[in-house]
Amino acid sequence: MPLDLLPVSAPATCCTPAASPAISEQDAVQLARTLKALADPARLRLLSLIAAQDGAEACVCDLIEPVGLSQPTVSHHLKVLTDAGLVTREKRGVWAWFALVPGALEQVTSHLGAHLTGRPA
Amino acid sequence: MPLDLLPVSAPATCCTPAASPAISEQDAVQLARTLKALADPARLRLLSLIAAQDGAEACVCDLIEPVGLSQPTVSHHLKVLTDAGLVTREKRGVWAWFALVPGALEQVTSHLGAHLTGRPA
DNA sequence: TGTCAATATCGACATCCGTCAATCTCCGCG
DNA sequence: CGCGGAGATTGACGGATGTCGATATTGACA
Repeated sequence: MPLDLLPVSAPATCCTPAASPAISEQDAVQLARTLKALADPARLRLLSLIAAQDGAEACVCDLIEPVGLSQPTVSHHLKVLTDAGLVTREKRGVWAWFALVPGALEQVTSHLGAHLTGRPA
Repeated sequence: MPLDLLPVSAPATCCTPAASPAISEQDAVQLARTLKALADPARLRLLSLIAAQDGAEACVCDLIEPVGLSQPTVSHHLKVLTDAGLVTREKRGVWAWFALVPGALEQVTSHLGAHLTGRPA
């Protein structure tokens, strides 16, 4: 049945111009790059394992067994996280220690909130 | 005979047990699934465009031109976002309106912070 | 009813991604 | 010096992903 008691409201309501500026193409690419580094179960667990260690740092030998992946795979994931600026790598003698970058995660979430939050008011 | 019993293991500070429990495998998979939906420039822009509209909702015709992708591709990305629970889809006449799911993004960031923050103290 | 416009779905394709085995590099130690 | 171990790099492979053109579907309207 012809509903919409509203006169002609429907046709005009589509394609309204944006009320506020959206995220830029560049910012979207950069933010997506960081999110891609986070968007993997193995890497989330690695970050969580590092965060769970005392001082928020851990050596690779602490991580291989808990995640249940081969050593090269763990090394690969840690490289991805390092390149994304989420962790730092420091060689101490024979061992490589990885530590969370303070504030890195907060920066991601703040960018997300800044661009993707529905109108707060 | 093997000899791990040697007390010399002390100087080797490597391989200390975790100080607190890490994220579970299941939670990691679920969180990664949502992050994967976010980890794409086109989808970030779509979310941002929707958020920028009045009422945090927009119809597809508002989104195709700004993102500069084909209509099927935009439709595909919107489906990914919908399946991830980040936006909702509502058909109004000929048009499909997509709206941000309130609190969905906050839930993601809160889970991130809960598991991946270095010891706050 | 038939046509048109807005979206969704399908099929195909190129690329990217996660994973492992094998190998290489580097460092400490005898 | 040479050995052994920690970890990074390489090569390969199967599966997932982003993109588009073509097509199907659905509602509005004459």
